[in-house]
Amino acid sequence: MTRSHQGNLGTGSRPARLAAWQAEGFDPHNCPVRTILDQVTAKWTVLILLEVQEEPKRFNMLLRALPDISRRMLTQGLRDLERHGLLQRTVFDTRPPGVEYALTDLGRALMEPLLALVDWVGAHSKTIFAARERFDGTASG
Amino acid sequence: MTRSHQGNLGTGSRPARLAAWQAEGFDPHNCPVRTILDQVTAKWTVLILLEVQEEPKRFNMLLRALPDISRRMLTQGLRDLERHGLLQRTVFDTRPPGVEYALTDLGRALMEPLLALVDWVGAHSKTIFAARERFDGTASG
DNA sequence: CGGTATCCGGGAAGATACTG
DNA sequence: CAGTATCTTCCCGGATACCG
Repeated sequence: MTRSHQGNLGTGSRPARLAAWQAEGFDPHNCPVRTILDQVTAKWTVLILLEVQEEPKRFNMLLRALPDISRRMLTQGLRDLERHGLLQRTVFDTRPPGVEYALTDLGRALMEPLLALVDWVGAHSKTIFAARERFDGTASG
Repeated sequence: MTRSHQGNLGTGSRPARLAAWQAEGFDPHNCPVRTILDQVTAKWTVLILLEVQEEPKRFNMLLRALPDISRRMLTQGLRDLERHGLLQRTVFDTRPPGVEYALTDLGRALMEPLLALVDWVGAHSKTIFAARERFDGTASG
Protein backbone atom coordinates (compact mmCIF):
# COMPACT_ATOMS: atom_id res chain seq x y z
CA MET A 1 0.00 0.00 0.00
CA THR A 2 2.13 2.88 -1.12
CA ARG A 3 0.01 5.92 -0.61
CA SER A 4 2.08 9.02 -0.34
CA HIS A 5 2.57 11.65 -2.98
CA GLN A 6 0.52 14.45 -4.27
CA GLY A 7 1.07 16.95 -7.01
CA ASN A 8 -1.86 15.92 -9.12
CA LEU A 9 -5.23 17.43 -9.96
CA GLY A 10 -5.09 21.00 -8.85
CA THR A 11 -4.94 24.55 -10.02
CA GLY A 12 -4.31 25.53 -13.59
CA SER A 13 -6.88 26.46 -16.15
CA ARG A 14 -5.60 25.94 -19.65
CA PRO A 15 -7.38 23.58 -22.00
CA ALA A 16 -4.95 20.69 -22.08
CA ARG A 17 -5.18 20.30 -18.38
CA LEU A 18 -5.00 16.57 -18.14
CA ALA A 19 -2.15 16.37 -20.62
CA ALA A 20 -0.25 18.90 -18.56
CA TRP A 21 -0.83 16.92 -15.39
CA GLN A 22 0.28 13.76 -17.05
CA ALA A 23 3.43 15.50 -18.26
CA GLU A 24 4.27 16.34 -14.68
CA GLY A 25 3.67 12.84 -13.45
CA PHE A 26 -0.06 12.60 -12.96
CA ASP A 27 -0.83 9.27 -11.42
CA PRO A 28 -4.49 8.32 -11.56
CA HIS A 29 -3.99 5.65 -8.90
CA ASN A 30 -2.63 8.20 -6.54
CA CYS A 31 -4.51 11.36 -7.19
CA PRO A 32 -5.52 13.17 -4.00
CA VAL A 33 -8.13 15.26 -5.75
CA ARG A 34 -9.98 12.24 -7.01
CA THR A 35 -10.06 10.80 -3.53
CA ILE A 36 -11.36 14.01 -2.04
CA LEU A 37 -13.77 14.68 -4.85
CA ASP A 38 -15.29 11.25 -4.49
CA GLN A 39 -15.90 11.96 -0.84
CA VAL A 40 -17.22 15.45 -1.32
CA THR A 41 -19.70 14.38 -3.94
CA ALA A 42 -20.65 11.12 -2.29
CA LYS A 43 -24.30 10.17 -2.10
CA TRP A 44 -25.24 11.96 1.11
CA THR A 45 -22.55 14.52 1.72
CA VAL A 46 -24.04 17.26 -0.44
CA LEU A 47 -27.36 17.00 1.33
CA ILE A 48 -25.70 16.95 4.73
CA LEU A 49 -23.66 20.03 3.91
CA LEU A 50 -26.76 21.76 2.62
CA GLU A 51 -28.57 21.05 5.87
CA VAL A 52 -25.77 22.15 8.13
CA GLN A 53 -25.12 25.25 6.07
CA GLU A 54 -28.30 26.89 7.27
CA GLU A 55 -27.41 26.47 10.90
CA PRO A 56 -25.68 23.94 13.15
CA LYS A 57 -27.73 20.78 13.50
CA ARG A 58 -27.89 17.87 15.89
CA PHE A 59 -27.68 14.24 14.95
CA ASN A 60 -31.33 13.36 15.18
CA MET A 61 -32.36 16.60 13.53
CA LEU A 62 -30.33 15.57 10.53
CA LEU A 63 -31.77 12.10 10.70
CA ARG A 64 -35.25 13.57 10.49
CA ALA A 65 -34.36 16.12 7.84
CA LEU A 66 -32.92 13.48 5.53
CA PRO A 67 -35.85 11.08 5.35
CA ASP A 68 -34.23 8.18 3.59
CA ILE A 69 -30.86 8.09 5.27
CA SER A 70 -29.98 5.42 7.77
CA ARG A 71 -28.29 5.97 11.14
CA ARG A 72 -25.26 4.18 9.87
CA MET A 73 -24.85 6.23 6.75
CA LEU A 74 -25.42 9.52 8.55
CA THR A 75 -22.79 8.67 11.13
CA GLN A 76 -20.38 7.67 8.42
CA GLY A 77 -20.99 10.77 6.31
CA LEU A 78 -20.65 13.03 9.32
CA ARG A 79 -17.39 11.37 10.38
CA ASP A 80 -16.02 11.69 6.93
CA LEU A 81 -16.87 15.35 6.61
CA GLU A 82 -15.35 15.98 10.01
CA ARG A 83 -12.25 14.03 9.04
CA HIS A 84 -11.77 16.24 6.01
CA GLY A 85 -12.03 19.36 8.07
CA LEU A 86 -15.30 20.48 6.56
CA LEU A 87 -17.47 19.97 9.62
CA GLN A 88 -16.98 20.83 13.28
CA ARG A 89 -18.39 18.41 15.82
CA THR A 90 -19.20 19.88 19.22
CA VAL A 91 -20.32 17.87 22.21
CA PHE A 92 -22.41 19.56 24.89
CA ASP A 93 -22.13 18.10 28.34
CA THR A 94 -25.81 18.45 29.04
CA ARG A 95 -28.36 15.89 30.08
CA PRO A 96 -29.21 14.20 27.86
CA PRO A 97 -25.98 14.76 25.92
CA GLY A 98 -26.17 16.83 22.74
CA VAL A 99 -23.90 16.91 19.74
CA GLU A 100 -23.90 19.67 17.19
CA TYR A 101 -22.47 19.73 13.69
CA ALA A 102 -21.51 22.97 11.99
CA LEU A 103 -19.60 23.99 8.88
CA THR A 104 -15.99 25.00 9.38
CA ASP A 105 -14.55 27.92 7.43
CA LEU A 106 -13.18 25.41 4.96
CA GLY A 107 -16.59 23.80 4.64
CA ARG A 108 -18.21 27.16 4.09
CA ALA A 109 -15.67 27.94 1.40
CA LEU A 110 -16.43 24.67 -0.33
CA MET A 111 -20.10 25.54 -0.58
CA GLU A 112 -19.48 28.15 -3.21
CA PRO A 113 -18.16 25.94 -6.02
CA LEU A 114 -20.31 23.06 -4.84
CA LEU A 115 -23.51 25.07 -4.96
CA ALA A 116 -22.49 26.46 -8.31
CA LEU A 117 -22.37 22.92 -9.64
CA VAL A 118 -25.62 21.96 -7.99
CA ASP A 119 -27.27 25.04 -9.43
CA TRP A 120 -25.94 24.31 -12.89
CA VAL A 121 -27.35 20.81 -12.76
CA GLY A 122 -30.63 22.14 -11.44
CA ALA A 123 -30.84 24.70 -14.20
CA HIS A 124 -30.21 22.07 -16.87
CA SER A 125 -32.00 19.10 -15.39
CA LYS A 126 -34.86 19.35 -17.85
CA THR A 127 -32.51 19.37 -20.81
CA ILE A 128 -30.64 16.43 -19.40
CA PHE A 129 -33.79 14.46 -18.70
CA ALA A 130 -34.98 15.15 -22.21
CA ALA A 131 -31.67 13.85 -23.54
CA ARG A 132 -32.07 10.76 -21.43
CA GLU A 133 -35.51 9.98 -22.73
CA ARG A 134 -34.40 10.60 -26.28
CA PHE A 135 -31.47 8.25 -25.81
CA ASP A 136 -33.54 5.57 -24.14
CA GLY A 137 -36.19 5.92 -26.80
CA THR A 138 -33.88 5.56 -29.76
CA ALA A 139 -32.08 2.73 -28.07
CA SER A 140 -35.22 0.63 -27.69
CA GLY A 141 -36.95 1.83 -30.86
CA MET B 1 -34.99 33.75 -17.08
CA THR B 2 -38.25 31.88 -17.27
CA ARG B 3 -36.92 28.82 -15.65
CA SER B 4 -39.81 27.12 -13.93
CA HIS B 5 -38.37 24.66 -11.50
CA GLN B 6 -39.92 21.39 -10.58
CA GLY B 7 -39.81 21.60 -6.86
CA ASN B 8 -36.39 20.13 -6.38
CA LEU B 9 -32.72 21.02 -6.29
CA GLY B 10 -32.20 23.88 -8.68
CA THR B 11 -32.12 27.60 -8.87
CA GLY B 12 -32.41 29.88 -5.89
CA SER B 13 -29.59 31.13 -3.76
CA ARG B 14 -30.77 32.07 -0.32
CA PRO B 15 -29.26 30.42 2.70
CA ALA B 16 -32.13 28.21 3.82
CA ARG B 17 -32.14 26.47 0.50
CA LEU B 18 -32.98 23.00 1.63
CA ALA B 19 -35.71 24.22 3.92
CA ALA B 20 -37.22 26.16 1.05
CA TRP B 21 -37.12 23.13 -1.18
CA GLN B 22 -38.75 21.03 1.46
CA ALA B 23 -41.46 23.61 1.90
CA GLU B 24 -42.31 23.31 -1.74
CA GLY B 25 -42.38 19.55 -1.71
CA PHE B 26 -38.78 18.49 -2.01
CA ASP B 27 -38.71 14.74 -2.28
CA PRO B 28 -35.29 13.24 -1.63
CA HIS B 29 -36.38 9.96 -3.19
CA ASN B 30 -37.32 11.70 -6.36
CA CYS B 31 -34.81 14.46 -6.80
CA PRO B 32 -33.56 14.77 -10.36
CA VAL B 33 -30.55 16.79 -9.39
CA ARG B 34 -29.28 14.13 -7.04
CA THR B 35 -29.58 11.52 -9.75
CA ILE B 36 -27.74 13.65 -12.26
CA LEU B 37 -25.15 14.85 -9.80
CA ASP B 38 -24.33 11.30 -8.82
CA GLN B 39 -23.72 10.48 -12.45
CA VAL B 40 -21.76 13.59 -13.23
CA THR B 41 -19.43 13.13 -10.31
CA ALA B 42 -19.16 9.36 -10.60
CA LYS B 43 -15.78 7.76 -10.28
CA TRP B 44 -14.62 8.02 -13.90
CA THR B 45 -16.81 10.64 -15.51
CA VAL B 46 -14.78 13.65 -14.45
CA LEU B 47 -11.60 12.15 -15.87
CA ILE B 48 -13.35 11.17 -19.09
CA LEU B 49 -14.76 14.66 -19.52
CA LEU B 50 -11.36 16.14 -18.83
CA GLU B 51 -9.84 13.96 -21.55
CA VAL B 52 -12.35 14.68 -24.28
CA GLN B 53 -12.41 18.35 -23.39
CA GLU B 54 -9.01 18.84 -24.94
CA GLU B 55 -10.06 17.30 -28.21
CA PRO B 56 -12.31 14.49 -29.43
CA LYS B 57 -10.92 11.10 -28.52
CA ARG B 58 -11.37 7.53 -29.68
CA PHE B 59 -12.21 4.59 -27.48
CA ASN B 60 -8.79 3.04 -27.25
CA MET B 61 -7.14 6.40 -26.84
CA LEU B 62 -9.24 6.92 -23.76
CA LEU B 63 -8.48 3.43 -22.59
CA ARG B 64 -4.78 4.21 -22.81
CA ALA B 65 -5.11 7.66 -21.29
CA LEU B 66 -6.95 6.33 -18.24
CA PRO B 67 -4.53 3.63 -17.14
CA ASP B 68 -6.59 1.95 -14.48
CA ILE B 69 -9.98 1.91 -16.12
CA SER B 70 -11.42 -1.30 -17.49
CA ARG B 71 -13.04 -1.69 -20.91
CA ARG B 72 -16.34 -2.31 -19.25
CA MET B 73 -16.28 0.78 -17.07
CA LEU B 74 -15.14 3.01 -19.90
CA THR B 75 -17.96 1.80 -22.12
CA GLN B 76 -20.45 2.33 -19.35
CA GLY B 77 -19.18 5.79 -18.47
CA LEU B 78 -19.18 6.84 -22.10
CA ARG B 79 -22.72 5.54 -22.63
CA ASP B 80 -23.90 7.34 -19.58
CA LEU B 81 -22.38 10.64 -20.57
CA GLU B 82 -23.86 10.26 -24.03
CA ARG B 83 -27.22 9.41 -22.55
CA HIS B 84 -27.20 12.61 -20.54
CA GLY B 85 -26.43 14.65 -23.61
CA LEU B 86 -22.96 15.64 -22.46
CA LEU B 87 -21.04 13.63 -25.04
CA GLN B 88 -21.47 13.19 -28.78
CA ARG B 89 -20.60 9.78 -30.19
CA THR B 90 -19.64 9.76 -33.85
CA VAL B 91 -19.00 6.63 -35.88
CA PHE B 92 -16.71 6.85 -38.90
CA ASP B 93 -17.33 4.35 -41.62
CA THR B 94 -13.67 3.74 -42.21
CA ARG B 95 -11.72 0.54 -42.11
CA PRO B 96 -11.09 -0.36 -39.47
CA PRO B 97 -14.12 1.42 -37.99
CA GLY B 98 -13.47 4.39 -35.77
CA VAL B 99 -15.61 5.99 -33.08
CA GLU B 100 -15.01 9.43 -31.71
CA TYR B 101 -16.28 11.01 -28.52
CA ALA B 102 -16.57 14.77 -28.16
CA LEU B 103 -18.15 17.19 -25.74
CA THR B 104 -21.52 18.60 -26.71
CA ASP B 105 -22.35 22.23 -26.02
CA LEU B 106 -24.09 21.10 -22.88
CA GLY B 107 -21.03 19.13 -21.86
CA ARG B 108 -18.79 22.09 -22.51
CA ALA B 109 -21.07 24.26 -20.40
CA LEU B 110 -20.86 21.78 -17.57
CA MET B 111 -17.10 21.98 -17.51
CA GLU B 112 -17.13 25.46 -16.05
CA PRO B 113 -18.73 24.71 -12.68
CA LEU B 114 -17.20 21.26 -12.64
CA LEU B 115 -13.67 22.55 -13.16
CA ALA B 116 -14.30 25.23 -10.59
CA LEU B 117 -15.03 22.51 -8.06
CA VAL B 118 -12.06 20.42 -9.14
CA ASP B 119 -9.82 23.45 -8.86
CA TRP B 120 -11.13 24.30 -5.43
CA VAL B 121 -10.40 20.82 -4.23
CA GLY B 122 -6.99 20.93 -5.84
CA ALA B 123 -6.19 24.25 -4.22
CA HIS B 124 -7.20 22.95 -0.78
CA SER B 125 -6.05 19.38 -1.00
CA LYS B 126 -3.08 19.94 1.27
CA THR B 127 -5.27 21.51 3.93
CA ILE B 128 -7.71 18.66 3.65
CA PHE B 129 -5.02 16.01 3.82
CA ALA B 130 -3.59 17.72 6.86
CA ALA B 131 -7.03 17.64 8.47
CA ARG B 132 -7.29 13.97 7.65
CA GLU B 133 -4.01 13.09 9.26
CA ARG B 134 -4.83 15.15 12.30
CA PHE B 135 -8.17 13.38 12.60
CA ASP B 136 -6.71 9.93 12.09
CA GLY B 137 -3.92 10.72 14.51
CA THR B 138 -6.15 11.87 17.33
CA ALA B 139 -8.50 8.99 16.70
CA SER B 140 -5.86 6.30 17.05
CA GLY B 141 -3.49 8.10 19.42
C1' DC C 1 -29.73 11.32 22.95
C1' DG C 2 -25.99 9.82 20.02
C1' DG C 3 -23.98 6.67 18.55
C1' DT C 4 -21.40 1.51 17.68
C1' DA C 5 -21.40 -3.56 16.33
C1' DT C 6 -23.04 -7.27 13.55
C1' DC C 7 -25.33 -9.61 9.97
C1' DC C 8 -26.55 -9.93 5.30
C1' DG C 9 -28.35 -9.10 0.49
C1' DG C 10 -27.68 -6.71 -4.01
C1' DG C 11 -25.42 -4.11 -7.09
C1' DA C 12 -20.94 -2.23 -8.74
C1' DA C 13 -16.85 -3.24 -10.85
C1' DG C 14 -12.54 -6.27 -12.36
C1' DA C 15 -10.94 -10.18 -15.43
C1' DT C 16 -11.53 -12.76 -19.28
C1' DA C 17 -13.21 -14.33 -23.68
C1' DC C 18 -15.67 -13.55 -27.67
C1' DT C 19 -17.83 -10.70 -31.93
C1' DG C 20 -18.84 -7.48 -35.98
C1' DC D 1 -10.98 -1.05 -33.64
C1' DA D 2 -14.79 -0.90 -30.61
C1' DG D 3 -17.27 -2.94 -28.14
C1' DT D 4 -20.54 -7.11 -25.64
C1' DA D 5 -21.33 -11.19 -22.54
C1' DT D 6 -20.53 -13.68 -18.51
C1' DC D 7 -18.71 -14.86 -14.20
C1' DT D 8 -17.20 -13.70 -9.74
C1' DT D 9 -15.83 -11.06 -6.14
C1' DC D 10 -16.18 -7.24 -3.06
C1' DC D 11 -18.01 -3.72 -0.43
C1' DC D 12 -21.81 -0.38 0.01
C1' DG D 13 -25.52 0.29 2.55
C1' DG D 14 -30.13 -1.24 4.97
C1' DA D 15 -32.04 -3.49 9.14
C1' DT D 16 -31.51 -4.62 13.66
C1' DA D 17 -29.83 -4.79 18.31
C1' DC D 18 -27.20 -3.01 21.81
C1' DC D 19 -24.07 0.64 24.77
C1' DG D 20 -22.72 5.26 27.43
